[in-house]
Amino acid sequence: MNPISNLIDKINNQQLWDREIELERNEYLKVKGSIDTNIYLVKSGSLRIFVVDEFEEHTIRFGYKDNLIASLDSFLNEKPSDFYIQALKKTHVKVINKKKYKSFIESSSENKEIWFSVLENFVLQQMERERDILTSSPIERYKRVLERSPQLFQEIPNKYIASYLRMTPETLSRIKKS
Amino acid sequence: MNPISNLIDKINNQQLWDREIELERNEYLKVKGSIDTNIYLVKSGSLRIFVVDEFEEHTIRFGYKDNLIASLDSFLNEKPSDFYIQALKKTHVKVINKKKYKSFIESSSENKEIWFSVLENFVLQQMERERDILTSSPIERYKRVLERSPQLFQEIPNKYIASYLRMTPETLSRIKKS
DNA sequence: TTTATTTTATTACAAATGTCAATAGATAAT
DNA sequence: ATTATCTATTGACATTTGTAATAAAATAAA
Repeated sequence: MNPISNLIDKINNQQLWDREIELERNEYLKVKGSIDTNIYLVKSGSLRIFVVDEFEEHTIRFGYKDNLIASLDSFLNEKPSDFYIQALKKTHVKVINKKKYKSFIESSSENKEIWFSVLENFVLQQMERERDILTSSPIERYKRVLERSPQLFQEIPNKYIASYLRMTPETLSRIKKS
Repeated sequence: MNPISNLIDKINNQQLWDREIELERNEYLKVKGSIDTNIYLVKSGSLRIFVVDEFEEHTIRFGYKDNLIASLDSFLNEKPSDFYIQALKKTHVKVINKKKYKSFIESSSENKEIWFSVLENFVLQQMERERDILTSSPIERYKRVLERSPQLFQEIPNKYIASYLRMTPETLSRIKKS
């Protein structure tokens, strides 16, 4: 069993979620400049995390059913971050705040270990992501991500996938045709 | 004091480094397909970590004096990884293997905390790195990295910096002129 | 120090992706 | 169900970055 599902199960069992938030399509859960030290569990719908550089958006990550998402930099260092988190359709998330989360983590060495595994997992994911983005050819970038995350192409509109893949929607459209 | 220097100091004080390795210019410390669960401390010289995609190299990270470097994916999951680590000039590194490192980490909760901070630190660095690479304009990519790591441009030949910045040496050359 | 070799910088050219605009299609709202 | 809005596709064109060849510079060797 992977550490993330494990973590979610334990938080569920101990009923540690604070509350549920309902987001309308396009609504923001977090915007640039804010501090957000919550962790969210997506119950339904989908979200994306993105940053803006000089009027251009770069999608960093998506979240859908049963995924944990957070503004991880803000969560870790408790400072404002540049990330936006936006719902792509009507979305429900559950919330746990950092204080509660930390006390959960510190309540047992097993929990500590789980959180450690989750972080390690994230590091490995980020290393893969780095390679995805570095790949020069748009076709190869597409193939890499399609192979690892095929479900993504069913859940998420192409324009956001294009942004995630570091290309324009036009280029993605042309790749899919060929 | 940052967690990485802290970690290095403690390993120094406890004299846990196994041995020193001397590398000639262009020599490899690790190649694709190998398992390497060591952590290295650079004593002198410089190295780069890179991957190869279809005959193209992508530089992921540099190491120079007093930096820790590792094939982190291989270190974490103890599997072979695609990374190469190569000396860019005559280089000396000290080595600690994972087993010894783990027992060091587990010998006190303070050490555990330090390692945790180092990992968190790495996550934050990787998130910055992701933004660096995503930035569309080569000029902006250059500026971002120049601002955060000016010393890099003194230590490392341009062709590797170009690779790190996801552009050709020609493009980097054009940017520096303007 | 001089020569040879390797590395880096520059230039002209080609190729690829982005931009813009128009159309078709899909999804959401009324 | 109908309308309105948002998304995907396609084509023409411009821009930018990469490629390849050459020149210059730096480094290593003699």
